[in-house]
Amino acid sequence: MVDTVKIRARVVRVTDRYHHGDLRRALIDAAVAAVAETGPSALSLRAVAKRAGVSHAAPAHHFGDKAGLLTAVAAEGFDRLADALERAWATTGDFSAVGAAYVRFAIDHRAYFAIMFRPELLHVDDPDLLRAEARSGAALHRGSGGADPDAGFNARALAAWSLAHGFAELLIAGNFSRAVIDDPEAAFKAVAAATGIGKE
Amino acid sequence: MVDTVKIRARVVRVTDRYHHGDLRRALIDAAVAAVAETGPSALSLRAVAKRAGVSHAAPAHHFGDKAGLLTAVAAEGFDRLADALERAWATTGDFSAVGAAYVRFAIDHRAYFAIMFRPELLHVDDPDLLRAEARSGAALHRGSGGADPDAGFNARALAAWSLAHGFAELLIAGNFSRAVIDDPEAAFKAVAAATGIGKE
DNA sequence: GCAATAACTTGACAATGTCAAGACCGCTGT
DNA sequence: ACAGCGGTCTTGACATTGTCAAGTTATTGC
Repeated sequence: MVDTVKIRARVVRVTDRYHHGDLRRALIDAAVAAVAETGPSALSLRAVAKRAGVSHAAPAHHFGDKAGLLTAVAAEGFDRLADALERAWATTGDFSAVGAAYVRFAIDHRAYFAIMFRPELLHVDDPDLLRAEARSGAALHRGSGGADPDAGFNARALAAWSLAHGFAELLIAGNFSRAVIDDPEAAFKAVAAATGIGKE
Repeated sequence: MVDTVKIRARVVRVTDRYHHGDLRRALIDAAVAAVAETGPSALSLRAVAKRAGVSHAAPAHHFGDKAGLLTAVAAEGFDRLADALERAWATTGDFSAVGAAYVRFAIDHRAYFAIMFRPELLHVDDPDLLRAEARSGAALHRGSGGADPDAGFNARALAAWSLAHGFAELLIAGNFSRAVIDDPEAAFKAVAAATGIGKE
């Protein structure tokens, strides 16, 4: 795991094409594409391998096991989510926009989102995953207008996160009506407005 | 093993029903127990069958396929959730109590909750599932203090549902701190209070 | 009582995750 | 220049899984 990263660094530095080139990258992309098409539960390492044009055991070699591959996907997802949230906060300074960005991320990156909050599929103590999770959490917390995160817990930040996350999950799971599906960001802003979050 | 089955069958003949008695019930219970122990993704029909003391193909015979069994579990889960929400609303008339009941359900019935909102594992058009979902939705909506559910969408009801669901999901997925885990219902009520939901 | 039928079992098959052993390839030291 | 080394990937195998077709057994309707 740790040495994989090292190796990758060396390979990329020296040449752009080793045996495959950057198989790690290709496998992650293939996994994301496969999850997007068939859902996370139907994901097969062998299908991922075929998609990337390598042998059936190549993914396990790179990532240890299936959970290892999914962990890499989830970590990348949290990094992308953190990017999106930071961007939303920087440009608007408004919580409902940050929450809407959260919802948009879930829609635009369904495959990542379908993996990220499923601990039974992941190696939850993976350092890279933890780092990326922390980035996301910090970005969201910043956008929620809450303070003192360590004093037990911060009700406002938790409310913001719960609201955005619940909305996104329910939307993705197909529990919302047509009107919401057609313009999810507007719907979320209306929902956020129905609460006092981010107002004062 | 064969003897066990035979004995079981004979016992059941004495009591009430057919070969096994109520194998459907036993299989659902076995599935719930297995999911509670190993998570939904590691669930195996054969393990469920072994747990219930029947042959490996019995579950598929009863439920069609794996998704059929999980659909039955999910439907039962939605019915239980509806019961809990109705009870909370009847006794308190307060949204935050209904939301807290939602959260408590997720904790006390992890296995059900882990299945219920995962459409890729279910037969989403199953009539019994749809009926039970509708019951839950109605109960929650009633407890959210919202009105006219069909006028596009109801922001307040969506906010209530999103908040409770997001809180529950994040809690189960292990994203919350010690303080929240130790008293989830109190934490949720604090979170609900941080929003204006259910207030006026 | 006796077929008919529903409830299960048995046996098989393809697909899957994982592991051990090997083949391939570029790099390093001499 | 080149032999060996180490990392990348392949091959082959195995146990486990979901599902299906065919068989077996018990109950019910008549």
